[in-house]
Amino acid sequence: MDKAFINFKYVDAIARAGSIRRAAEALSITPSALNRRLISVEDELEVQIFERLPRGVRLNAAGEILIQHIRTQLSDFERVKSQIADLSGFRRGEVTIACSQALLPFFLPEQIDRYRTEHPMIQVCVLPRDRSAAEAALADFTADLAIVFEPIKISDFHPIITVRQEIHAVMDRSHPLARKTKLRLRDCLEYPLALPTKAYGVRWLFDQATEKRNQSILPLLESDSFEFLRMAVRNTDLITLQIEVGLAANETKKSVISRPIVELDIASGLLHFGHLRGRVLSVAAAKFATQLAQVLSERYESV
Amino acid sequence: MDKAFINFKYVDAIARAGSIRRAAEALSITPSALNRRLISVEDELEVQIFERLPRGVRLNAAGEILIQHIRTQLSDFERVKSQIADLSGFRRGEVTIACSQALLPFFLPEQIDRYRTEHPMIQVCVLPRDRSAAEAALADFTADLAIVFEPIKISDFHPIITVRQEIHAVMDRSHPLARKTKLRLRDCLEYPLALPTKAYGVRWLFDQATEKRNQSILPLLESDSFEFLRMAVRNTDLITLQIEVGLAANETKKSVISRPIVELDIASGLLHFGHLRGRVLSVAAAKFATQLAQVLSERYESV
DNA sequence: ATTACTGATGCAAAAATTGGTACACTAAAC
DNA sequence: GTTTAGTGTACCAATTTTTGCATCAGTAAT
Repeated sequence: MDKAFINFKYVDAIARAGSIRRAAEALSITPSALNRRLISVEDELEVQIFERLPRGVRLNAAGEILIQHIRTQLSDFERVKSQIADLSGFRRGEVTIACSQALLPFFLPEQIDRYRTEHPMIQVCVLPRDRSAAEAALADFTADLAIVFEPIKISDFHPIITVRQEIHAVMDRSHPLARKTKLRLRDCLEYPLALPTKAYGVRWLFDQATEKRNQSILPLLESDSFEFLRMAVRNTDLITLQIEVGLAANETKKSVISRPIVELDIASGLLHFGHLRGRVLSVAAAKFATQLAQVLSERYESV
Repeated sequence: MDKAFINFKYVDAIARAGSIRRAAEALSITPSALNRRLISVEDELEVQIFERLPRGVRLNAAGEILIQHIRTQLSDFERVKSQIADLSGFRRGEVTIACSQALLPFFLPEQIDRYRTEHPMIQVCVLPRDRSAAEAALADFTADLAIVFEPIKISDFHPIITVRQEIHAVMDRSHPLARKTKLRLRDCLEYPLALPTKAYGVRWLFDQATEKRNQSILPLLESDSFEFLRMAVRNTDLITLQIEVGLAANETKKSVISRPIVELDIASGLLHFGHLRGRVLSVAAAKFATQLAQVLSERYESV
């Protein structure tokens, strides 16, 4: 185990756990030891970092400043290690990316596989996060990069590239609508719908489109899991929606297919790829970012 | 003693000393202990930081990257401590300033005194440095701020303010030239001169002025110490040169007085005040910088 | 050849850290 | 009210880590 910054890592763990005892468990040490580490840090700074509550601890103002520094710091050190490993010849490091569910089945596995063939020593970590959680992961340095669809607030988010995403209807290959190459929204509304919950961007665009027509459509099936929705439409007349990046590249042999919906009926959304503003990426993360940005710009219309 | 970053501080000390034994002495520990600390750091990074030479150690490529990070790091931590102390009510911290000798007798003592009445807890450190050494002190984070007269290379130097400095002749109050209020260069050349060595900006401007007239003037007395030169002219007909900022504000009761030389005869020089480019100053240093910049802009013509 | 300096290593003593336990305290559950 | 479950913290012995000392091996200048 890494001994550098051990105290800072402990403080970070306490801040994340919200309790010394829980943090101690996560770190596999006794609460008393961790407590003394914290007190020794506070003594050195001559300032309290956490306020002690009956149910745990919480960062105070000084702690907020410190934790921000600690996380910047730890991330910077990763970058330095990455740089050093880089000039030692063999590339090492790790990249963590927070992204919408839509990227999980096809896009990211393909890209990571391609990336790993060039940089086999690099460890890639994928965190599925909804729109707000992805930004939170960037903010607390849990993730280096994020790909989010239709984010709510985009403060502190530095976009590398933003691409437009058409909405597609996803259905069984034997579905009546499968014969058409392009669908109208009204075609879809004649069939039962299986949609993501309102937390997701696709659903939000769908609700906007139906509101505009003064139709309030309730889906027959709702789920947080895109994978479940994709599986649910098999062998039924259900229809679900998905953005381009979440579709398989080659559908000829799949049991589930997709058809684009004309843009007049339902607006296309924006997929944002970027990192925390002001953050300096490690060599590993920067290379991965470059690859993703290139692929996205090749495949989709960038704005 | 501060235990955080202890290993990084040790590495920094070794880098500065160029030898483990000498660094160990400076740190008041045994060379063996320090050596093992270094080895443990290198083991964690899985990279050598120093190349071992028969006469000591020297940073290798990886070490250069690391030492830069370490120094940024230590300086950042100072800034954070300063911020934390700031919101705790009582201000604490330290400011280190590298400056030309001319600032030592009057300007800096006055400014520091004023600064300390407002911020009594802040420790101020003054390092007299010639033009190149001042920039080196900024670069290796030894100093937060620098005031240099006519610097050679100004790369990585971020100027806060630059002011013009007239050259003055400094002499005993009974000197024949003391009757005049403004001097010509040829007046001065009729008397023996006591000048700084060629490393200093005033001397450089003087040499340029005399070269332009195809006169090569050799000073009777040369010294590295501005204070010595000022003392040397007392009760003699010697004349020395000094820039405005190095003169006493009120000369009426002094035994040594100064008279400006007309600008046509000897060009005025530039006094640069600034910090390392890209560096984020601590609260303490930033406040001091603001004060100095204000005073300089009030007293002298800024460019 | 000699001298003076360098970094590295083995070993015992010293110092720091840890785990276990008990205690005081508070919010929630009963 | 009382109980309960959870919290942070202090004390002490055991353990781990770090240190100082003496020594070795190597190199550059004398």
